[in-house]
Amino acid sequence: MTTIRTVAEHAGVSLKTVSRVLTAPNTVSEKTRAKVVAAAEALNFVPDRRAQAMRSGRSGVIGLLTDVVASTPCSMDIVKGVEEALAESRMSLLIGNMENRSETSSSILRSFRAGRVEGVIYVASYHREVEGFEPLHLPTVMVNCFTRDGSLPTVIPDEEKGGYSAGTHLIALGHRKIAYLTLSPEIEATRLRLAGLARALSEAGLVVSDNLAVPGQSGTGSFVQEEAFLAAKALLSDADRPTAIFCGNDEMAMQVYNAAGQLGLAIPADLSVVGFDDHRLFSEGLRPGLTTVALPYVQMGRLAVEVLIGRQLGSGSPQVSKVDCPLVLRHSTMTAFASSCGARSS
Amino acid sequence: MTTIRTVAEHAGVSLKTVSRVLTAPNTVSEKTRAKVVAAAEALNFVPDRRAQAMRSGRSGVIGLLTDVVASTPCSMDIVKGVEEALAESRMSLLIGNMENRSETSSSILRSFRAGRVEGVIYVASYHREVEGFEPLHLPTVMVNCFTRDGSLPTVIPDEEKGGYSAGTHLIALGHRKIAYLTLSPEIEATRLRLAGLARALSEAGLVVSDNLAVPGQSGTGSFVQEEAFLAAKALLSDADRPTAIFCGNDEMAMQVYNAAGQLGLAIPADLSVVGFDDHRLFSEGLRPGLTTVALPYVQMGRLAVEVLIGRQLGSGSPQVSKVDCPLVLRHSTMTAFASSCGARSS
DNA sequence: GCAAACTCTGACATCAATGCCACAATCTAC
DNA sequence: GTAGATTGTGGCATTGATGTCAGAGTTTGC
Repeated sequence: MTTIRTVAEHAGVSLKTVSRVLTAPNTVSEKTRAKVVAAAEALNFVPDRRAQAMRSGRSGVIGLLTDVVASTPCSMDIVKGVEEALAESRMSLLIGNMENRSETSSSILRSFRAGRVEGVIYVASYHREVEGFEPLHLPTVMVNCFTRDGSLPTVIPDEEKGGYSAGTHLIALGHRKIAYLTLSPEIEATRLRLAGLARALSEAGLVVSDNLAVPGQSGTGSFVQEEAFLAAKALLSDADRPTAIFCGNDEMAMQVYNAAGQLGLAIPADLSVVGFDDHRLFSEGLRPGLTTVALPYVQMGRLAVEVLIGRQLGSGSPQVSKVDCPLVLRHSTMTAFASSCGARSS
Repeated sequence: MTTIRTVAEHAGVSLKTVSRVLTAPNTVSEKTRAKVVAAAEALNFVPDRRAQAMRSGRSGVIGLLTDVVASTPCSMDIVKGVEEALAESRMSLLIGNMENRSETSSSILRSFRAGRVEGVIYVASYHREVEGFEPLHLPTVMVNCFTRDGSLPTVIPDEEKGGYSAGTHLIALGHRKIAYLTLSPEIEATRLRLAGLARALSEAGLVVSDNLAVPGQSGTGSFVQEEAFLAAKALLSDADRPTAIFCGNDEMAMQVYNAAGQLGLAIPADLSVVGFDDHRLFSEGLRPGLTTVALPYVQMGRLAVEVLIGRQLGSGSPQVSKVDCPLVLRHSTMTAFASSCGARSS
């Protein structure tokens, strides 16, 4: 591999001059610079980042602590956003994959320290509280998760507003019997979206029923399709069935489609469905296309990098950044007139 | 950050001795080693990988050239496999995301060179030939893709055998009117799977019809759900419709489900469906569960690392590693008796 | 024409680690 | 008891780049 030394010999100048051309070109005379640049090009020279990093004390590496590789591929988009933003800043990523809990603290952190990472981005596969996270002695940003004490900068989706958007949309369509088929009741997203939905109902002067939320997932573990399907089927088999279902995620919406299909209910004529995530494979793949609340994962990843890198600048910036979750309209919702009146209309 | 020097002072030994404890512990006396280890622990010392890399001439970094981040999230599993295997070898990954073509050669390769990567793994989002890939002056392994001249070690799925497995399965169930709803006819996977399917038919003494393959995707661009749906619907609307459909991927299988549902055809009673990929979100999410040919992406990623790292050892190893694609049985296929005879049976 | 100011370039030390060589201390052998 | 082997430790140079400081070369001012 060619080094600065080879380039210097080739150009007939000293090491230092080549170094100057790389770091402060305007302090070198035009003639000398041209010689050096020509030599560098001829030798296909690229400076060694490790050496630069070592000397300058800045590694240009950010550690990404995550469990997303294992779980919903959708949230990989956060990593994508992080990677893109870092590449633009000419920095790179060291991935710490903590699929097996035991490794987390010791092995990965050791690897981060060995790489002299300048900061850490913690990415969770679903919006949740991270417990027992001992703060690293490094700038850290939490993405899609948060610590109890709220001491770290955090980037999360605005779930409450997402639930509110879904709610107002359905209410505007005339739906009064709305059910919220939830992910695990224990997770943050479920709580917040319910709050948003309830706010939409309240503002519309509607009663917030106790059985508004119906669990479609029991444990906090991985999502079980079968369980969601059965919950959806039970919900729709009721004589007093809802005319609209708001789902914890798009996979769940798919199970609602499955259940509706089995019960002979047409979507959206007999049943309106709203998903969450805007996981394209589902939202665009299902028929009719799924109206859903988007989780802007790529954007969140990019924002995390901005927060991490630009932290010293906008110290007055809010500690918690809530990213908007826009409602994406497709074809799974329609006016409740048909189903609520027992008669069909176009 | 603590360095080897601090540890040396703390332990009352020389720099070199600390270095020895790190790299060749058995050349240091038990007593001295204990002192050094104690000091290192007390100071929470982790050696700087950059410095180690620079001195030893080995960076311990592999470059991953890929377009998968952009496309089907399923193939992210290849990256996962690579990451896992590298972590086990205490190496790390430098991701080169080439979503926009223009960047590929210049910016990413420059970044790889700057990082002094020891090898490159090229990961494609779908099995295809890579054109105009100028060989890097580095050990390179192609995953899920290949070059025309076949000069590089390659890890690909055994598509032909996958098609064959799907074929023999359907034939064994008595199906004679089988259709292959393909991805773009231009891509490698389509050709090879068709060949496997045709081989299964031939071996069973059946005619390989000209209209066995039905395109469900026209261009080579991204998969369009709508297009696949319409193709499936057209195929199933025919009076002489097939009793079994083998699909280019699981998303396509979902569109077959959609089309079948709309036409009042029950799966698997009226129509057997086999997918490809074993993309869990679909294969487990669809009802009934989808019988599909698995693409062992994680395994392929791991294998790529083995091939790259262990290349000098097994120089006699095959240049092209074909990884088996096992058929995963679920509930979307059954005996053709019912549909082929026009009557239903259990 | 000479001093002062300025521009440009180079030698050397440095970042954090390791490889090579030397040397001191201990051990074995006769 | 001394030679020779063995073991353990330290000094110095080196990896590829950059910062500091000094000095060479050029220009400007009076």
